[in-house]
Amino acid sequence: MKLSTKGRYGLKAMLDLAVHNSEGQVVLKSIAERQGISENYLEQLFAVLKKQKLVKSIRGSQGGYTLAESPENISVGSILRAMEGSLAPVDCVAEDNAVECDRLDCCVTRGIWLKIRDSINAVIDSTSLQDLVDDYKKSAGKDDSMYFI
Amino acid sequence: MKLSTKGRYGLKAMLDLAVHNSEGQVVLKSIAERQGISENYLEQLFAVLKKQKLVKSIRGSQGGYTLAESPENISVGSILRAMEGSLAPVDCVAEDNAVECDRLDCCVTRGIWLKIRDSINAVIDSTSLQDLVDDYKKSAGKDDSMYFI
DNA sequence: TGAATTCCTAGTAATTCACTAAGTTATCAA
DNA sequence: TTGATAACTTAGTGAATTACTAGGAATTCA
Repeated sequence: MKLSTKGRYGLKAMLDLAVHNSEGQVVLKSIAERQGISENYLEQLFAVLKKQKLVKSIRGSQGGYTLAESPENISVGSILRAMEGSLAPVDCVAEDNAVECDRLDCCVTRGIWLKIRDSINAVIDSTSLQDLVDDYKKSAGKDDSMYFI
Repeated sequence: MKLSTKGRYGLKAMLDLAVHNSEGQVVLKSIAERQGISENYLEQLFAVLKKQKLVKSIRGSQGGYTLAESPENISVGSILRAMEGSLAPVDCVAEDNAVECDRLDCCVTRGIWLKIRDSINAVIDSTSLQDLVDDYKKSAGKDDSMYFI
């Protein structure tokens, strides 16, 4: 029941992007360095983020990435689901691919899987990127430049 | 973020055992057949359940397994954690191996991992095996024998 | 004694993960 | 116009994990 690096890196990268949002285009190389993530690997993750319309990009020199929306309007849930798919603990209660179970028995345990899924969703959908940025600024103090994510 | 078959099979098997608890020793073969799980594989899962003192066993002919405690006193959480380890979404907030993160940045996202972990735990620790047995009996009607889990 | 049953260990095919590598394409500054 | 920069794309790969299978050893009862 662990998140993969996709989810963790994706959220870290989006948070990094949010913190540096005001500076215009942010290049992947800088995110990769600050977060200690392989740049090539990050490129693959950003391909997903872009497909899900969470980031926008400009190619070429002076290019880079920006958030597609303001951080208040991007939930942690939308990021994690973009990277990981549904966070449901079992497939039969996943929002995306609703695999109906053929065995009737499934329904006996189904209830608890639903509760788990919903409680996870409640947390991640009620937290925005801006909330995390606020947390970060509180813990890091005023001086943004001295302390990158 | 999916449970493995260990967690799912473990819970199903424990629920099966709870439903047949009054009948004395339950042999693995019967659970395996009812639940459609490989018997050899189930044996490995029951080794874990036994180690965690969730089931008791008697070897040899006429032997089998029983719940180590009454179903009201066995939480779904204790079963899932026995089979899967901590259900924390990332290692740094796992109850068992508290890997402290060296990067300060971890703390910015740590808050949300904690919330996810706690919300999952709230669900699984507040549900007992007996609750699931009750659900099962409600949906299956009075006649236990006609409808195995 | 033999059947039934738990217990134990080793192996394995398939899948997933977390990348690396190596390009191609687009854009801007000089 | 050129060259540097940076996004985009695809293929491959080693390591780990998963979900078992296989088969024998030990125990217990009829």
